[in-house]
Amino acid sequence: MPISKTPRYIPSTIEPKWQKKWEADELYHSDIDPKKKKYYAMTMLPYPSGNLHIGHWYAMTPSDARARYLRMKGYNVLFPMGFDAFGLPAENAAIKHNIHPKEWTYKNIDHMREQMRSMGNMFDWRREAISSDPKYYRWTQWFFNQLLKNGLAYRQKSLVDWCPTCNTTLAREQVVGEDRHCERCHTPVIKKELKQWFFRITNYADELLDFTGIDWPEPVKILQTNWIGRSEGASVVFHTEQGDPMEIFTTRPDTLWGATFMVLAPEHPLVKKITTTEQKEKVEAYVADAIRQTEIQREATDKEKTGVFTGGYAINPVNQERIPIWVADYVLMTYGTGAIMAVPAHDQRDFEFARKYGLEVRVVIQPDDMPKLDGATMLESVPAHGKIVNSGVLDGTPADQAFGEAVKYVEEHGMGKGAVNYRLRDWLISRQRYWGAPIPVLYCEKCGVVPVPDEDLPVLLPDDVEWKPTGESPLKLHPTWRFTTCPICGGKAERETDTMDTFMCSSWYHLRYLSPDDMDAPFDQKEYDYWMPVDTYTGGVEHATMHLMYTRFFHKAFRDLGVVKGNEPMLQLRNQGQILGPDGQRMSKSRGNVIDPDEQVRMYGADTVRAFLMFGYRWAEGGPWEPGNINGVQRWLNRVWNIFLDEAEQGKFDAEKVKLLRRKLHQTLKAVTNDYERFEFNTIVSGLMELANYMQEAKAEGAAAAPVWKEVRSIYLRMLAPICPHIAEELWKQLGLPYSIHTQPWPELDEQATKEDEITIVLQVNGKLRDKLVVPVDTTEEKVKEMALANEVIQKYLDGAAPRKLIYVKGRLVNIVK
RNA sequence: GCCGGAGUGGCGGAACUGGCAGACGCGCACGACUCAAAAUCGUGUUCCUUCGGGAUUGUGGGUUCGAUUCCCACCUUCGGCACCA
Repeated sequence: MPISKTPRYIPSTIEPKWQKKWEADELYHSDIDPKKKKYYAMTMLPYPSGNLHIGHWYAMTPSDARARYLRMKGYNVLFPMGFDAFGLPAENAAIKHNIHPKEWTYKNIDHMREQMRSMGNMFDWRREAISSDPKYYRWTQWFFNQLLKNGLAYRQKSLVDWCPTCNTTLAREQVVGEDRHCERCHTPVIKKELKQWFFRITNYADELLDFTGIDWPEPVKILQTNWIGRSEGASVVFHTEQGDPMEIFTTRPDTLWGATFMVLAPEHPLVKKITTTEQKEKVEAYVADAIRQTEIQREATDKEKTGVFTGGYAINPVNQERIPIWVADYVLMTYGTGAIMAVPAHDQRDFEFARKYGLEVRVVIQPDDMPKLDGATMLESVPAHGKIVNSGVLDGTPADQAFGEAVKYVEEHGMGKGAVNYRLRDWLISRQRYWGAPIPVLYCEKCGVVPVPDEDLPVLLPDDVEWKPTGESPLKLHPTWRFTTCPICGGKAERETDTMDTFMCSSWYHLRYLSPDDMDAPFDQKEYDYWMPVDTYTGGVEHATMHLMYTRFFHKAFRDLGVVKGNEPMLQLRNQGQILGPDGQRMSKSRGNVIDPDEQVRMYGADTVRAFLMFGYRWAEGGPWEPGNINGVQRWLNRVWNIFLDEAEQGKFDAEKVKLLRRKLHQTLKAVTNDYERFEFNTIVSGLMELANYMQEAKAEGAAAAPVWKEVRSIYLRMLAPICPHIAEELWKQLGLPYSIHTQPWPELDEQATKEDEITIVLQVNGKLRDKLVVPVDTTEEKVKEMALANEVIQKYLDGAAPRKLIYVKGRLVNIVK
């Protein structure tokens, strides 16, 4: 090796320099250009927690590389960034450190913006959107108003999930785990009855199940589908003996004749009415106990079922039978109607309950492959699929028609109708917190609920608030802010003191990027028509049933209100995995396994960190941080630096060598291009490493002094540019090529150059590799087979036996079956 | 319990449509350079082996001339849901 005459590769001397120049030159500004095809690439915006962690880098770097690649491919690419800046941690910081949430948030944003700049991303910062800016949340409030005006927002008193630590209600999606804890602070939630604002996301349940036209990962679609939880069945109205209607939902209307009792949820309004005097004491005690128990206790699936008889009876509409009504906490008030018909022969829960309390078990379905069932002796419920029995007019209906026939029967006789039920609940958006977008509503003594007129928006958050540990929102404690006048009657009115769930803010940020300073509209129509929809959205799968569902709902609702167009906001979604600590655990301060990206950048430079995050993992999987693995990437970039800047070695680099070098070059280009489309970033880097190794050898043989080197360096650096923008720019400049590498087109593939002229044919005997044959590409099948049979090694394995069969796969192998 | 993802060398990971398993890198070993070390460069590196070979992609079966890839059953692990009628 010759001694290096050029300065060594020191990232810290080149990276900040180029970042400043790119910014000064407005290199990454994206503006409407009707001549070019647009590409809206978006990656999930961070919460300004204070510091960027390695996970942000992991999510953003490949997204940035791909955006850069698409730009070089000729697209007009929009790749914006912002901050999801409202939220609880700011208030916690306010209480803990006595700093105003606004101050804390904006200080963090300033810091994190600088951290992001150090990544060398191509964000167009002119388009930055910060959800806590009044110019932003003015429009969040405007969107709320439109939903309210159109009946998609409503206020209702209901039993809601309350986090006692965060002192606020939570959406159903924000309550997680078996113990039903708060997804943010992990405190088990409790139930509270409050009057709260909801959005009618359930109106869109069916449409949200339809994913046609969007390229989203299958697991995300399944997660959303399960979350929505659509079940088809029938709603059937039973009547109590007193004549009160008692509606139930069932997914098995074909088992109506097998209902031997009814069960009400403890909270069901009919409980009081039907309970007889004799049973009153027992029922009241049971209900009181059920309500006292936490949701966790009640909903434990392994708990033995309990319940009490109310003394009341209902009439089964299909056969006029008089069946007892029980109360039991295994029936939930929050699903269906809070009342069920129990068919113990064909439902395990009902079966257990019936056996425990000695209730009748009646078989109405006889599976063909089972001995004749007897309700009195059977040991468990039988999955209901088979011939209908004991069911009056339905008897003998084949299994596959039973459901339809039963619904028909019920409808014809006016007992009910086919119905669909969802697990999905309406979206609870009220939060009893300060640091959020105020719900723009007034309560007037005379006029009732009055939306703040659009032209009066934003309802500004007051800055002068105090945090007292009362658990009450600071907005409620503010001396004057709440009190105002009614825009309709001019009388006294009070402001809503709740703020909106921050998921409301993040449901539309992709629209605010279009025109973040727009004072007249939430977004500029021209910008919308050019850029929307989002072509690729990248981010974590943890948002599958929250943000990603809310933003789809939001889009569909506003499509119907004529505000946006198309059925979906984001055409393609890709999820990255998660980087774990070196111990294989989730990174957390308390575990002490956090990798600080700033430190990595100081040690290795941004380009190395970027390339390593793309190289070290399959992007969609993620995995543990392996200290030391990054060294390989650093060595590679060093080698690249030296290959291009060290003096060219002399040698006879003949036409054959040129051909082979060009072949490797264009084969790599082909693979790299393909891998961008597949989101397989690790093989992009490994391909470039492989090519660098090849180039290094070729250089030692004199390649760098040959004319072909011009093509090699131009293509190599352009392929490197999206991944390592700084070193690519620096080398590009040092080699005297025109600024900027990032405005160059993606290299053109010479398909002909990628072609091999010889191929290796694998020789197998009975599927086992025995030898290889190197032949010219155009060798005929006959010739290859002939050579295979004549091959010495093959002869040996054949051992004189005549081959029974010969498999030939063109260009790949010959398999000889003995 | 139900629904999804993932199981490949000491490690991170490759292998596109059923056709050379282990690309690329880490680590390790040896060598070159050096007074020496680091850095760099080179060689080797799945396991077993009687050196002929044999085994091998979580386990067991199946389909196939041929399976990391397709099918069935199971195990481990990560995530989601969980008395949803």
